[in-house]
Amino acid sequence: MASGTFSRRVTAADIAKSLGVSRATVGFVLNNTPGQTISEGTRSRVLAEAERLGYRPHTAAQALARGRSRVVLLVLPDWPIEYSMGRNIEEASLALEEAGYSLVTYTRHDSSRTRPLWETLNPDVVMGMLPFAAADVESMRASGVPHILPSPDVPPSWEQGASVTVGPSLQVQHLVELGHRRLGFAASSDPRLSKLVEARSAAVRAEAARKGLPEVAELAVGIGDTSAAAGAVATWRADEVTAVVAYNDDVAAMVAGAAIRSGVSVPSELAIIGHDDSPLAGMFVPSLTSVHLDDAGFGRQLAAIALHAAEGLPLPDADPAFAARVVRREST
Amino acid sequence: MASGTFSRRVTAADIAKSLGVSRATVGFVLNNTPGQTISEGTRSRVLAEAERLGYRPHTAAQALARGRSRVVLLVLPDWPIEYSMGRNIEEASLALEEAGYSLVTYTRHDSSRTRPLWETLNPDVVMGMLPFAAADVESMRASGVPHILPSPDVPPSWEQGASVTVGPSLQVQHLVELGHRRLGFAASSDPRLSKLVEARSAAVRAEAARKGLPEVAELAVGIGDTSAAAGAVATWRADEVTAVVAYNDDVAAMVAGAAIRSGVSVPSELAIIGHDDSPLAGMFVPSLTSVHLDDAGFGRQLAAIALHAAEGLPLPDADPAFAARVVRREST
DNA sequence: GTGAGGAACTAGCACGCGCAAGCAAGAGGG
DNA sequence: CCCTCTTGCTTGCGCGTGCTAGTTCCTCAC
Repeated sequence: MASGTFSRRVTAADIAKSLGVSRATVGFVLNNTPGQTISEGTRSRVLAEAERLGYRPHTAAQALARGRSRVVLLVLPDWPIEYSMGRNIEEASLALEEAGYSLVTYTRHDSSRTRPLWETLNPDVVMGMLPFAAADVESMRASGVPHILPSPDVPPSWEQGASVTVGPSLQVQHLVELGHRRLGFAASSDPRLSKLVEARSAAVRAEAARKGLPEVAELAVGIGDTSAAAGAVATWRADEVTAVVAYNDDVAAMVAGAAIRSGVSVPSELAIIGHDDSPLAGMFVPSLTSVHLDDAGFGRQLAAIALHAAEGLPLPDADPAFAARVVRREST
Repeated sequence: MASGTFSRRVTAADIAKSLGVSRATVGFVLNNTPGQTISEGTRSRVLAEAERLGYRPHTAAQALARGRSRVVLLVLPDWPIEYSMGRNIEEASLALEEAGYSLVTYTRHDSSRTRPLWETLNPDVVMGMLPFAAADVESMRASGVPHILPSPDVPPSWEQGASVTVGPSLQVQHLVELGHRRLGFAASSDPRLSKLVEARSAAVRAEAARKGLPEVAELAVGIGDTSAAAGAVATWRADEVTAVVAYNDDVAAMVAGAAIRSGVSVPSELAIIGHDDSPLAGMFVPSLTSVHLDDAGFGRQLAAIALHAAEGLPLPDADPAFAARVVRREST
C-alpha cells in the first residue's frame, strides 16, 4: 500500500517543511553551493531527510533555473555504424554519468521533416563524428546550444587525429612484416561512408609511401555486391597484388568470400586484413585478421572531450587511449 | 555578425511583446489550446512572428509546466543487441518524433552505481525489451514515471507475442519443406541472452511437434568458442541430425564454420538456417539462409505501443507489421 | 557599552511556459 | 432597453530550482 498511492514526487520544499528550515538552505546543502556556510548539524539533517524521503531533483526545473540541462547529445551518422561504436558509446555514457551528465544518442535521418533533437532537448553539448553541415550548425546556434563538437570554428577536428590513422597504419605494417609489397585497398562503395573511407585510404597510402611500397591499388567493393567483389579480386590478381587492406571487416569478408568462390586461396594467394575486429572477423572462414581498437579508451576520450567543452575540465594528455593492435588470424 | 552576438533565446514573451498581445494569447495559438477562441488574424500574425523570430519552445519549461516531458526512454539490455534492433529503433524514433515525442535509448550497465537515467530524465514512458526487475520498477515509480512497458501489472507481455515465435516457426517450416526431419537447435551460450534463447527454442520445439518431427537436439554454442561449435557439429552428426536451426545468424555462422573446418559439407551434409538476416548472413561463405524480420514494422509497433500508453492512442490492430520471411541462401 | 564582522540562515525573484479565471465588447433574444 | 451568451482576448498563478540580497544572532575587539 505504500507504493500504491500515486504520490506526488518529493521536492526540496518537502524536505524543508519536514525539517522546519527554508527551501534555500536545502538547496545550498544539496548543491554544496560555494560561498555558503551551513552548520554541520543542519547539513547532515538535510541530507538524511533527503535520503529518507527519496528526494530526486527535478531535472526539468534544474535545467530551467540554471539554463543548462546537463545533457550531451551524440549525433550518430545515418550510415551503418562501426561495430565498436556501440561499446564506445556505452563507455562514454558511463563516464559522463559519473560527471552528472546524461548521454543521449540520436541518429539523424535527414529524410525526416521533424525538428532535430537538439532543438527540443536543449543539450549543453552536441557532438558528432564528423563536422556538421552549416545548416545544422546554424540550427544549433539558433536553439542556443552552447557547445558544438567538433567545433565549427576550428577546422582541424579531433576525429582527424590518431583515432583514424592508427588503424590503417597498423594494417599496412602488418602486411609488410609478412613480406607483402604490392598492396590493394578495398574501399566501401557506400556513399555515406565516403568521408571515412577516404580518410583511411589516405592513411594507408601514406603508410605505404613511408615504407617505400609501390602505389596501392584501390578498388570499391559494395556490401552484398558479390560480382563487384569478384571483379575486384580478379583485377588485383592480374595486377599482382598479394595482400588487400580492407576498409573494415565487412568489406574484408566480401573480398575473402569472392576470393574463395573464384578459387583464389586465402591467405597464400591473397592475404586480407580487416579493421574493427568485429565478431564477424572471428567467425568468418577463414577467420579474418583485423585491427582491434580500444573501445573503452575511445569512449572515455569522447566523454572527456565533452566535459572539457562543457565545464573546462582538462583533456587527458596524449592518447594511449587510442591504443590499437593487430589481431592476427587465418586470413594473413 | 548576425549570428555572432550570443543572443538570448527567443521566448514566447518576445513574440507577445513584438506583436503587442499577451503571452497567453501566444501560448494558445502555438498550442492550439482547445476551448480557446482566437481570431484568424491574430493566429496567423502570431505564427508568422514565431517563424520570423525563430522561436523554439523551451522543453524544460514545458516539461515543468505541464508535468510531462514528451520523452520516451527505451531501455536496452546489457547484452549484444540484435542487428535488426538498430533499424527498429530508428523507425520507432521517427514515428515518435512525428507525434512530438523524443525517443532516448539507454543501455543499462548494471555494474554502474550511478542513478539510472529514468530518475534524471523524467520520461513519460519507459520501455524495455523484457519485463523490468522489481527493484527497477520501484525506482521508476518513486521517480514518478507514469508509464512502464511492459507493464509490471500485466504478466503476459507484448514481446512474448508473435514477434518472438514467428521467426523460429518459419525456420522449422523451411527445413521441413526441404525434406529434413531430424533437426538440431543451436542455442547461444551467452547467459545474458538466455531468456530470448529459451523463447525461440520453445517456439522451435512447438513447431517441430506440430509437424510431427522427432525431438529437436539442442546444443549451446558460444560466440568465439570454436571448439564448442566443433563438438556440437560432431554430436549432431552422430545423432543423424541433417539440419540445424540457429538462434541467430552469429550462432549459425559459428556452426557453419565448425562444419566446414571439420569437413562436413554445408548444406548437403548439414543444412543451417539463421535468424535476423544480418549482413553477416549474406557475406558468409557459404551464405546463410536466414529469417528476415520487418524492422520498420516492428519499430512502428514499438512507437504505437508507447503512444498508446502515453496518450491513449489506438493500437494498430493485428500485426501484419511482424511480417517475417525466409531468405534462402546457400546454407540450406 | 558599542560597533564591526562573520556565521547561519531566510525571503523572494527569475527561469519559460501552461492554463484557470476574469474581463471588455458585441451579438442576439425577450 | 436590459439581460445573457459568445468571442477574443488579458491577468496572474504555479511548476521546482538556483541564487542574490538581505536579516538575525552571536562573538569579540576596543
